[in-house]
Amino acid sequence: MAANTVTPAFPAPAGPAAPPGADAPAEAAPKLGLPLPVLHATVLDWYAANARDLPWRTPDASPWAVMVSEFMLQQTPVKRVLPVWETWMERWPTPADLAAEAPGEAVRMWGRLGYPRRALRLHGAAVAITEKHGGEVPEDHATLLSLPGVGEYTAAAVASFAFGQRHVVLDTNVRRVFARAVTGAEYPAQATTAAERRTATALLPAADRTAATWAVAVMELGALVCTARGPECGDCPLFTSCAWQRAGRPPYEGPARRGQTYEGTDRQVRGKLLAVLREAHDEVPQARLDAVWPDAVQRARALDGLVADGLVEPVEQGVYRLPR
DNA sequence: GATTCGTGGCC
DNA sequence: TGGCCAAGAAT
Repeated sequence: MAANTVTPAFPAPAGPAAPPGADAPAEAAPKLGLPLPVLHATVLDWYAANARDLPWRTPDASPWAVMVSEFMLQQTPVKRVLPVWETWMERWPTPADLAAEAPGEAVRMWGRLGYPRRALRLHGAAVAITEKHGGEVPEDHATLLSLPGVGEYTAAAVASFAFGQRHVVLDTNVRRVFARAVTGAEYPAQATTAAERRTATALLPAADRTAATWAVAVMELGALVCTARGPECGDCPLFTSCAWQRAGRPPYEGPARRGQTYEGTDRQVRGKLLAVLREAHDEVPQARLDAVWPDAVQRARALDGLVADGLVEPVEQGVYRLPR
């Protein structure tokens, strides 16, 4: 694991030196048996030593750069996001730059990241930021939430990581870390529960900047150590206090977690159709789309869906292109 | 609350 | 090999 060479955007105050009670109530974290300041220092120290050197975490990363990364990282691994993010930031360094382009260009440059509606929504967010917010990414959580493609998680993440605010940031990594360390379960429930929000709220450091770094630190712990499969518990700073570890790492017992089938689905057909549109730099005749999938009924349904979503634009009878 | 929505890599 | 998973949002 590479040592972190990034200066944290919002460095935490020296954790171990923080006087008890200055940071948060001195009560022990539920089921962790650690005073909150100790828990915070433990995770923050681990983060300082182990965080990945990601470009959207550098001190000079703009709020827009953070927002673009958060859109791309929705359901998509960091490794695949990195090169596309670099391309986007070079081409569209500000929201206004993206807003000035056709939405289809965003879809094209999205490449094979998947879930291309995110590209359309990010373009929509850029337009809204440009037209309604003076070209600056809003700092306010509620205003962020009003942007297309920005939900509970992304609003909290941008407010926290780009602006150093204190928010509960609950993503799949954080949920898994808390499920294990606090609740003693291998995996969290399928949907976020009120209990999870209470736990996350109770553990959040009191100071804004510390809370912001805590959020990214817990996420990083989930991404690098407390992983879904094959967690590296021997490398975990919470090894001795983790409720799941102390319980003997009992296997998941809840309802079967829904698998994501893909072969033969409309999603696969949509993907194939859109790939043709992306690679063509102009209009595409029907015949080229027909070639990607044998079932005409499913093909037509997929294409209709893409048009309905605004990802594809009919030009004339039997001719399509990315939206302008 | 359950579904839909891409793509690729890994154990 | 193939099921499972990856910084979710919208409906």
